[in-house]
Amino acid sequence: MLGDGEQLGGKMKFKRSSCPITNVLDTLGDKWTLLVIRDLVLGKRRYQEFTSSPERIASNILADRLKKLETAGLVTRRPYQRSPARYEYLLTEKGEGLKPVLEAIIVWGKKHYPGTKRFPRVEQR
Amino acid sequence: MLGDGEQLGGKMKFKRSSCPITNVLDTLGDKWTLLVIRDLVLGKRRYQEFTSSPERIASNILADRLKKLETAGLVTRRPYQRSPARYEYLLTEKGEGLKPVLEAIIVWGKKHYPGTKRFPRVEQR
DNA sequence: CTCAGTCACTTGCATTTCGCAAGTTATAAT
DNA sequence: ATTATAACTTGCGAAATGCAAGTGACTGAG
Repeated sequence: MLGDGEQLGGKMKFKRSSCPITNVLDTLGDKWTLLVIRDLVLGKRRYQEFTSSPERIASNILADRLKKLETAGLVTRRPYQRSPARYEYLLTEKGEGLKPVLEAIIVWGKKHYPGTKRFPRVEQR
Repeated sequence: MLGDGEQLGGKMKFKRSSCPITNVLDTLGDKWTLLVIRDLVLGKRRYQEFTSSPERIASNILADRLKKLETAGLVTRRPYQRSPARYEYLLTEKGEGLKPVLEAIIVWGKKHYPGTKRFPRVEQR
């Protein structure tokens, strides 16, 4: 018999367990990551767009989360100008796939936190 | 004009912003809380049922999360025997309302973490 | 009666992560 | 030359996490 996260080759496939929820939490389970994704869904792309959201994410946390999201394949970083080099961030298809999760959270959140309101899309440049 | 989370009385209504996602993350945004809820949805009720899940939550973290979930109104604690007093935990309706969120996470998780599998309900006592 | 066992926690402490402020680098604008 | 802007990075104190061990109130076996 094989235990959780184990397989024939002997290498662990999962960090904590083979539960899909657990594996999602291993990448999205904190107070900031999903907010960055929310901002991306709303159309934000650049550093100060993220840092100017009302939750006031610190720049080091933002840099860290964007890096991890890129590594996880949820976000791509691409230059939008040279000299000085400037980058913007976009959701991949995998990242876009989280929209139903955000929707479900918004539905529950609006019901149980009266006064909360879905944020509007940002106008594009 | 009033800023985010501010209102006429002068008392802040929200910790970080009026975004429903943000407020949900303020209670559920970490690596363990949603796993406890998953276990509750699967029918687990007692301490060692939670601690014996494959992710091996530490007992202090579990105690802390159950307390916070109770405070947040997602979980109720009730005695199932006296002498010695023993308690079990159940989801409230508010807590049950998170099922669609878990469903959406499972759908996305199973798609992007190959090999993960929804856990089965536990047999009841 | 004594002693091991069960259950629901609590405590101590080392490690990791977070959050705030400030600093850095490259370049354009004045 | 000086100031401004954008995208980060660095330092460091504070808070959260994880592990091991301990506690209290019993129950049941011998």
